[in-house]
Amino acid sequence: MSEEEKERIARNFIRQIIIEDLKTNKWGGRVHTRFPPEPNGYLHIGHAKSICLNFGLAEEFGGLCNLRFDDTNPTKEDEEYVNAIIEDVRWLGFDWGDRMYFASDYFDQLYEYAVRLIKMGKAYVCDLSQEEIRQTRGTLTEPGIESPYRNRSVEENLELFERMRKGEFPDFAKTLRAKIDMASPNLNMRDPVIYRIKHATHHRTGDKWCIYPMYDFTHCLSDSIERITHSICTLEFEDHRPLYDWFLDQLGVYHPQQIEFARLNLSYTVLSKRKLLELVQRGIVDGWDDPRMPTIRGLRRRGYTPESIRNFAEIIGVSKKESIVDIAVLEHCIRDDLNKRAQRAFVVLNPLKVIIDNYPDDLVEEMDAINNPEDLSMGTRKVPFSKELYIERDDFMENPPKKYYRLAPGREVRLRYAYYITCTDVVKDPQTGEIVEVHCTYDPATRGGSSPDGRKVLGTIHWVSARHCFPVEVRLYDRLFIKENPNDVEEGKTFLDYINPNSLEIKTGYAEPFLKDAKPEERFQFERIGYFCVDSKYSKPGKPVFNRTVTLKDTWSKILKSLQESNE
RNA sequence: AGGGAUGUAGCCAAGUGGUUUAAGGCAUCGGCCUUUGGAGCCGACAUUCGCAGGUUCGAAUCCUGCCAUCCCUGCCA
Repeated sequence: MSEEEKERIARNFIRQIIIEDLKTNKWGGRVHTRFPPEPNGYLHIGHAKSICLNFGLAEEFGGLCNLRFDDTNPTKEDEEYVNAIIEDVRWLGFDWGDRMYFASDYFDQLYEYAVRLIKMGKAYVCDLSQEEIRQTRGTLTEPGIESPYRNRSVEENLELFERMRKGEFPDFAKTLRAKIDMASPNLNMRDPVIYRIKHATHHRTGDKWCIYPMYDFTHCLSDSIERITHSICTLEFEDHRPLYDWFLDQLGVYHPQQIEFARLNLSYTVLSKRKLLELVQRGIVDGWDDPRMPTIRGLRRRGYTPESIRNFAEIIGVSKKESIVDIAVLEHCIRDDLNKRAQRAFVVLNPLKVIIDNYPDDLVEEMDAINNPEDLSMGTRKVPFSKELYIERDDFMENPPKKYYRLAPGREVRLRYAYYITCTDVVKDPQTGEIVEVHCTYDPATRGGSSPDGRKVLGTIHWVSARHCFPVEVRLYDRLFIKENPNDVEEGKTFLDYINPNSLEIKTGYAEPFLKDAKPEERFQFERIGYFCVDSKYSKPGKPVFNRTVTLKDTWSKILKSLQESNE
């Protein structure tokens, strides 16, 4: 077996099924999947997992993947969502060619299938009300009661179903039900409704129909019509599989295989359309594309790349075990990607003025800075340097603890790509005692950041020239929830009780000049701080707003923490 | 009279009776290196696979029983 073939083996149970099917030629060598969203909301990272799975499998095995909208409920669905979903799947980097379908495209065919079921004596028109259907369904432990309309003649059913279609009955007056088994331990098999009356305008078929097929009936037949081989869905549909199979078997049509996997859960966030909608409606976030939202649009605005999301989907794996993936894995994926690609820049978020006493008052030097140490092909840039600078307040301490190797009285540090400086004096506000500026001297021999005598400095810090930098709005985002699993609520609470009140902090930073021209969606690493993306909503030409995608890993904060803990 | 699933480290997840003395990733902890305390590199991290029995020369993998968790009583998908 070659390395390549080994690589193809397993990795997850769905691949295993496909590899086996290919071996046995079950589908004539074909692999054909589909991503079937209902256009009733925006896509989130959980959908991304499914998208990557379905499109990825097709790609890997030389097959195809359709985009199909499961639009059988006109009162919930909308074209706005269709367009948003198309845009999001494209942005993730997937292509469905000319195979964008709508379940509503199949309404005529589906109607014919229903008629066939009636003719076979496998479906009937039921006059029971919603409440009566519920009451006769039985419970988890008791069988249901057969509908009094269950044994209508084929002719009567045909006529009634036709009249339902024509709009002769009001909403909810009648349903078409599959005649299966009211005593089945699987509730889905207790004569499920397959058509209901809804006098509603559909976003695609308009007012052509007033009866709409249910999911179970529609989905399997849509898969069949599109000649899907592997119909991949989430675990909660496992109980529906017997019904999926039943319709296809009764009708004797092409029969794909339904395979279920566990949906994604991510720590410190929620991934249900209902809860996400609630965050939007209550104004807790700034809309579906708020950078804190786990939606595709939110992640995009936050600065996540399609590649990082696809890589995430790949490394978390696919299984049938319900689990919560640590959001640190997602954060790792974006750091890993941006580390190799993002242009570096100097931005000071909490400025402290530094004056270099022995530096000429009016001199300005252009320092050469590497744009990306991980990719030298990205070149260098010039950063202006002068007598007065800003550094990060955290990078100076009057009484530093051990292991602190940044600036402190009498200490020498390197200003990255510039000079070594030594702190000579600290100026404080006489009222508050707050440090307002720090005086230093520089060593002219260390230009560029290295010394001819080879002496070492422990710390390297970033800086901006006070005269040349410009103020920028920087939005520091953090996790939306303070609880690892916000779905796990204590008595009397809701997931909203675990919102992180500090998930957004807006600051004004001082940025080096070239950042002024940054365009929406451009991503940067602010050295020693984190990765940032130009906001696509609030930025204006010449006035970029930066969203923090994720911080850089911060070893010092860990040392600090353990230092504090050992002091306690 | 319930049915359907799942249990491998803090979190994901390979493994499908014998080179497994249980891959890989995240996290964590050491060390090296470093003009980002970033990145990179090296190392540590399950005598054990929900539990208890059994089969076998040999079991995470097969059998039996038990336990835990999740899903199912929409004319939602």
